[in-house]
Amino acid sequence: MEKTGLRADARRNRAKVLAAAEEAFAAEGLAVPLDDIARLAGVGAGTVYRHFPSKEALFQAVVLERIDQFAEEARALAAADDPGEVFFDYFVRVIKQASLNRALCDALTESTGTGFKADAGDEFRVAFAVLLERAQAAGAVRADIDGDDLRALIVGCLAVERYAPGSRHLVRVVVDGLRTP
Amino acid sequence: MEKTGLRADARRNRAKVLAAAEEAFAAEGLAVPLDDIARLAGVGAGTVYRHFPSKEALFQAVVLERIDQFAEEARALAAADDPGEVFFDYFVRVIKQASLNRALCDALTESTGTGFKADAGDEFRVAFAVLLERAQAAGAVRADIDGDDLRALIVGCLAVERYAPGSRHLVRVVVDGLRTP
DNA sequence: GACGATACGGAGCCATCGTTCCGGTTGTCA
DNA sequence: TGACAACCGGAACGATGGCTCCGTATCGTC
Repeated sequence: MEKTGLRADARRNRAKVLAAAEEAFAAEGLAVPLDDIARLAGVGAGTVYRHFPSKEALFQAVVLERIDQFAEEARALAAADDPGEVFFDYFVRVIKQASLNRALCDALTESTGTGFKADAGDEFRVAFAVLLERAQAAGAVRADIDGDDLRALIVGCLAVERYAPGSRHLVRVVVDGLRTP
Repeated sequence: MEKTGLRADARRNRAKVLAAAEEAFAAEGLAVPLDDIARLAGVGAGTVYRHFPSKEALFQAVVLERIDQFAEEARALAAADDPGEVFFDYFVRVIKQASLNRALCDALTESTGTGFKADAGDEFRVAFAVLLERAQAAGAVRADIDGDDLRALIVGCLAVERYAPGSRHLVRVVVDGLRTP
């Protein structure tokens, strides 16, 4: 995370860029102009490019960490009691968090692999799949669903949330649909 | 639809533009460059703008007709037997059709009103709401859902379909979630 | 045919945005 | 403190795409 071997001002600027990018991407998603991020960070566009080869790379730097947090959380729950409840709680929490953060939203939605699938996003998928399988084994979740399906359903829920913000009961429709019939 | 009082060549070009726009929007959605539509129609960009004040207006001209068809279909089913089955069949059909047509997809998804909400899109929403209410009255669909919720769920299903094309059983998750618990 | 109105095409304008370049500045180390 | 390398800001470039403008072509009518 903290790049060493940089000059002091460079290290400071890098941190400012990351903070600004986190805020701007969270608010407006990948669509935010890079110049806005630079202005928010109080640096020039050139400085951003000195630290990150492209806007996409900056985006990933900001977002991968967050997605890894999700994966970590999922791993921590992998041995918990009541796999059904754990699974649904986690599912709802991920959607809630992501719907508050356009960056996460865009990262999860982006299908045409920017590398999330092969990269750390993979850890998330695997960890989530474990929760799913445990919930299925416990008979709480229907069996005709796999990890990829789950990801697609998350994307769908995010679209719902974006279209009709704050309608909590719509996610419940999906959750109920996931229960064993 | 057919503008009268136009010169013969103008009428012909207008039709060519509409046909090209229908094809291009269906394939690539609102994102297709207007120049592509003009080229596909075999006319210049200026000609497109002589007939439609903006790209957005052309898009609506293409799409509203299609959405009206949906509304018409819904009205025709409003008195059918077995409201539950009718409702779910219709729901699935709309999603299937729209997922094959990026123009419909974008039109339904677009929340920041381009006028669809107030315009003919309203007829669709009303007609669909009638089917929903009948299905609810028959006890086939959960009661804590209204027409707007339904629209949001359609948007969600379209996102799922876009992310994981062809996974029919995911729509079934939503359908099952809509059934009376 | 000839002539005026109508319509056409596509070059060009303007705005946006990712990215690069370079003259000037600043940190670091002797 | 001096000097060099590292770094900075922001102007400029190139690509994209919506939209306009105007010289030219075509249509409809007499």
